[in-house]
Amino acid sequence: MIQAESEAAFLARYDPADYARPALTVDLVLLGLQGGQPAVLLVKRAEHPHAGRHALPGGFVGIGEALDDAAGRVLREKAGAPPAHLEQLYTFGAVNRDPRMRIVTVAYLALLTEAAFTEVLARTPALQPGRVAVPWAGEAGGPVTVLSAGGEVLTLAFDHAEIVALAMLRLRGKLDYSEVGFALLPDLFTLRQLQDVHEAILGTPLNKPAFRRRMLDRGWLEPTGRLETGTSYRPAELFRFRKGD
Amino acid sequence: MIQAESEAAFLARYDPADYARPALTVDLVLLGLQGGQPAVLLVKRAEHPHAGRHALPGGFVGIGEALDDAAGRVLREKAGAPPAHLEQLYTFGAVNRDPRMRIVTVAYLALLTEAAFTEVLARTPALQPGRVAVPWAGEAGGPVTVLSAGGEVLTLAFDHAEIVALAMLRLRGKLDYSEVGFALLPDLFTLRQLQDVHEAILGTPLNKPAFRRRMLDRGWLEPTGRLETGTSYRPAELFRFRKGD
DNA sequence: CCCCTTATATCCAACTCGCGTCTTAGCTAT
DNA sequence: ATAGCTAAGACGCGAGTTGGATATAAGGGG
Repeated sequence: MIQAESEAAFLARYDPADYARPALTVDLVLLGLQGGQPAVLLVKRAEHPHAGRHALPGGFVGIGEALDDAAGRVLREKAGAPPAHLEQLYTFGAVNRDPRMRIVTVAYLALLTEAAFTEVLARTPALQPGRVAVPWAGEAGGPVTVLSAGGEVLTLAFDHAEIVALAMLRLRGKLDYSEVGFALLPDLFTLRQLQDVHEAILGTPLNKPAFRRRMLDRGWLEPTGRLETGTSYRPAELFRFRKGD
Repeated sequence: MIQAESEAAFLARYDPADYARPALTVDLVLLGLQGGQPAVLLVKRAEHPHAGRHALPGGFVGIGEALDDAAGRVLREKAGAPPAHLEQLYTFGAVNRDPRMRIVTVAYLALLTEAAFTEVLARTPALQPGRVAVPWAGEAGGPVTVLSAGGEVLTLAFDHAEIVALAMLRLRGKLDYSEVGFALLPDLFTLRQLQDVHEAILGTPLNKPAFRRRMLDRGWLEPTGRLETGTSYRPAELFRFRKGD
């Protein structure tokens, strides 16, 4: 019911704080595979709040900067990572998610190949890897556990555990009907490598012939005729990802 | 490559404008069905920019207000609508999406039953309906056309046409594996009504026995034993939506 | 009581998917 | 050179799913 209100009522309701703006940031889930397991790149917070805890790399959105550009900048500045698959995940805006002040963050998912992941890790001491253990099957959703290299459970800062959980959920959901899976693989790859990626993300073994058929029928795979080298058994054919038609 | 930079370089790069905050709003795609066609509720802008054009209802996010709460408030204040299915869609943050100032908006999708849609429309003169014509098949995505009651094409303000297009894409994608379809139906409904909703959203006719089977196997439908009334032919059984197990 | 319309139930063919098995091909050890 | 190992790639079968046609049921209206 929309109706005019009296000036008195307007003033009684008026609170200057209502017109203060939340701060706006982007946070990145830098996801890759490490030894066949999903892993994220984290920064260890030096200062309060949540000092000592691990957090997702992020940064404020500039006043003249598009959200996607801000995410790309954080990817460059904080990770020195090559331009990778970058997609907006969700926007988190609970009032007390940051105790310092009201901060709304737009979460992005960035996918790195295993090579890029280890290279970024080696080159950037500020970043540490966190293995992501997903306790739920399929696309049930729910919390995930992030483990340090030593195997201890990491309690992430702010609501970042929730963000990582959503990233895993989204990735599982999109994996077999979209092209995201290829963002985790190098330019040339075998069907086995592709299947390994899918199994790592889905957390479940897949049937080999069925997986082959499905992937080949999708029309995403371009056979190169070349074979992998360095195997002590029959080498597999190398494929290239053919961008969506 | 992270490395220390000189103070001079820092100062050269420093721009106070970088620390200004974008304004943050929520915009709602209030979607319902009108005569078997998807339709959205729009406000006609009285002022510049985009004066005279139709826009999505929206509002600023209060400094002490969670995003979901802001969306719920806009739903109440601008539409007087009953609490409906409300889900975050995407955050739009292009730099020049609003010529007045930098505004980042979190778009929400709200689903109304046909009864709620017409009731809100009748009760709130500020809102006008816009038929949504989706020219692409399946989940291809792309622009949509919004038509006035008279059948003219409406050019929506800002990037709101893009937001509506994304809402339709999201809805089509989720329709048959999630429970969103029921948000467009009253408490009791027949299988034919459910199929009509799916066909309206998907924009394509569906096979009746296959649809029946799939829906009944999902376990979402609770038979009531009651029959619809007022038909001049065989009445269909009324079902109720049983919330997700 | 018959007819009209739409709901609901059956049935069948095409397709997909999981899964076991067979063949192929490179390397390695003898 | 050759047999044997391993994993790639191909084949085939049975179960389950889906599209689509058809038959039966049930209410109102003549």
